[in-house]
Amino acid sequence: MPEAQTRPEPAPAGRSTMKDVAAAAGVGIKTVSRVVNEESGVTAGTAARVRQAIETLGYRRHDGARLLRQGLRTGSVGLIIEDLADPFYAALCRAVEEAARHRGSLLFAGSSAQQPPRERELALTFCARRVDGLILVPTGTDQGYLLPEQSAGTPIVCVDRPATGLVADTVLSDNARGAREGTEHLLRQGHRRIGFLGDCPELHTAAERLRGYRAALAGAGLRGRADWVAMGAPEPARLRPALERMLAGRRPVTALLCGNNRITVTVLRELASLPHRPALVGFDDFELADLLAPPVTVIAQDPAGLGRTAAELLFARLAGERGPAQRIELPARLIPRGSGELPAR
Amino acid sequence: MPEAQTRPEPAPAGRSTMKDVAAAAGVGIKTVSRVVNEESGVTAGTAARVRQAIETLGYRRHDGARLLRQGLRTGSVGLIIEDLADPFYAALCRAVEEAARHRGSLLFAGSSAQQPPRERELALTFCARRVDGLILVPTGTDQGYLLPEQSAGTPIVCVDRPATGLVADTVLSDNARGAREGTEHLLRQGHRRIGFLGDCPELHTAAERLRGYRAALAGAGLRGRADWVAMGAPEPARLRPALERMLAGRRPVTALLCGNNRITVTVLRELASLPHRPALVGFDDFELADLLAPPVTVIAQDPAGLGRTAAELLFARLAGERGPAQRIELPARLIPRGSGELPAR
DNA sequence: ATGAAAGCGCTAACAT
DNA sequence: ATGTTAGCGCTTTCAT
Repeated sequence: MPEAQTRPEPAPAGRSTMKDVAAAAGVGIKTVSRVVNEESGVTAGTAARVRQAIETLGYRRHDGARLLRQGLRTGSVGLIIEDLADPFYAALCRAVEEAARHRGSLLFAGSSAQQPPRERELALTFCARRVDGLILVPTGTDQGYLLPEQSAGTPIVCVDRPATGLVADTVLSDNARGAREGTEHLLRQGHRRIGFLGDCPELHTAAERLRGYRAALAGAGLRGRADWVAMGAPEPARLRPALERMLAGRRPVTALLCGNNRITVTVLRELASLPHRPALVGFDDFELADLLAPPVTVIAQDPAGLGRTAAELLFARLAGERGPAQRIELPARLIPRGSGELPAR
Repeated sequence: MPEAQTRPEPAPAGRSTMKDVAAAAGVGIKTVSRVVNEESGVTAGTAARVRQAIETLGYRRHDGARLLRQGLRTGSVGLIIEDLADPFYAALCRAVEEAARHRGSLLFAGSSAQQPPRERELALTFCARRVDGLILVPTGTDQGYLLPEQSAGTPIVCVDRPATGLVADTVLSDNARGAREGTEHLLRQGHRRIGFLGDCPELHTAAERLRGYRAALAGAGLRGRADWVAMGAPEPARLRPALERMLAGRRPVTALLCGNNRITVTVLRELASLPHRPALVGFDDFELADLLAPPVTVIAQDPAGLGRTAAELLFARLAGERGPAQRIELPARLIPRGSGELPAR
């Protein structure tokens, strides 16, 4: 009569251990271990008694202790991105989670918030918890602090940006090529004066995109002008005057390449009030880009692809892969939607 | 001369332990422990020798072992949301992370993907890792499986939706009130035929929002019509005909309340091609809502507030709070932007 | 100031 | 089929 007691004995506060279960079932601790881990060599009757005791006590195996004893993997990976709330990194994070789940791994996740000390603290704390591996969007200018962890056997994969002072598997978008194709697209529409609004040039992605922009201009035999380029933090206070400068004067730019999402959005807000809008291509896709007027042409990265690939590299290392550090670049592809197809008046 | 050797002895593969450090430094293991944990009672000279050995061996304390021995907290919390990549939940996640960080806790994060077995597996796995507490967006219809964990002392906080079969602290948006205010806003613009497109009525949030919508109509002395309401999965294939039905006929709706973000977006895509657009209020804010034409009026939730509040409740329990389970409802506020202020023609 | 021994909860390696 | 012992890496307790 399993339903006899309306409420199963309110389990005592605190966690019970295998010892408690063993005592309650009148068996040795190893028998409990066998039942819990579904090993063979336990009579049906004994197993039933043990299971009953487990139920009554609300026992749950302590995986921390188990892993310590087994000494191998902890079944967890650490992921450090800039910001868990950013849609781009959130998509990357989700892909890593999915890959980890398929390998039976849990995910420690953290945001570096673009602060190198936070990245470092998170990474080292994860290592102290003995994560099986680390996936990292490097923020600081030096990841050398991870060298000891790496030589101790913790595989590290960098994603979105390469590390400095550390040789590790790395997964990037092909930023230069993407920016180049975006710029070439504008050139094909007849634009000759194209501005580039980018993030801080210290960021690898920003520098690469600038490089791609310049390569496209050079490829078309054009010499860009210094005041068509504005690099720096994506603050409205900085972007507004930069934009005004590009659009003012006798020879304003007729098209813009925006170096990332935040810049694109800020620029769109500024542009909303203007009578004649320049053509615009944004780096990074974003939701509802197709619903704006005009719909926004973008160079789309594949955040989920970045995350998935990074996780695949990591688990390959955990599976014993020994080759030299890999560097994989994922294509960024142009999605024409309208804003990038506006002609040069 | 600390910079003498160009490269510090390449640390041996595998992790070294306190025992290794003790042997290398020629001291007892307890002395190493003292140095690592910055306890007093170690001569400067001894400490220096130990630190040297730590450096050379690339030693890092194993927090798993430490926590096992200490037996108290593991300094980690588990968070289970529907989808780490969803901007709403991503913002919630980030807020939880921030709160955890301030208390020295790490974050295990996972997506239930709206699959009850996944929610359950994640939750129980987190508990097996002995997270100090659990924050959960319930997906299944029964969270009773968590009762043993709860009585074993693991505090559980539900967020966004209440649990079933489990009494726990809960943080929600005031969905009914939000939907009511959104509807009343449309009524004030003169609308009398207002449609509601909601998610599956099994979802607590969807049901509450429907309730708020009906309350507003009733409050205005109106009897809504059954075919002005369409509840179900937010698939375009389902929404399109539902929308067509509401907008067709002799007495079409002149305004729409959309039950969540995905529905709003899908509806906006459908509406884009229409000559006469109904007024629209969406539940949930989203980026760029202000840049659409017309800008979209929404009832905005506070995902970060939900996450922060949930974390606060959790840490209060961990700090010893003993009172009955709390239920906190956070206001959802109307943000008029244009689409909800279109008059009833 | 320093260290030896016991034990956290569990499993591996042997008993019986 | 079942139990006993040792030990994972660390901290706690108690000697020295």
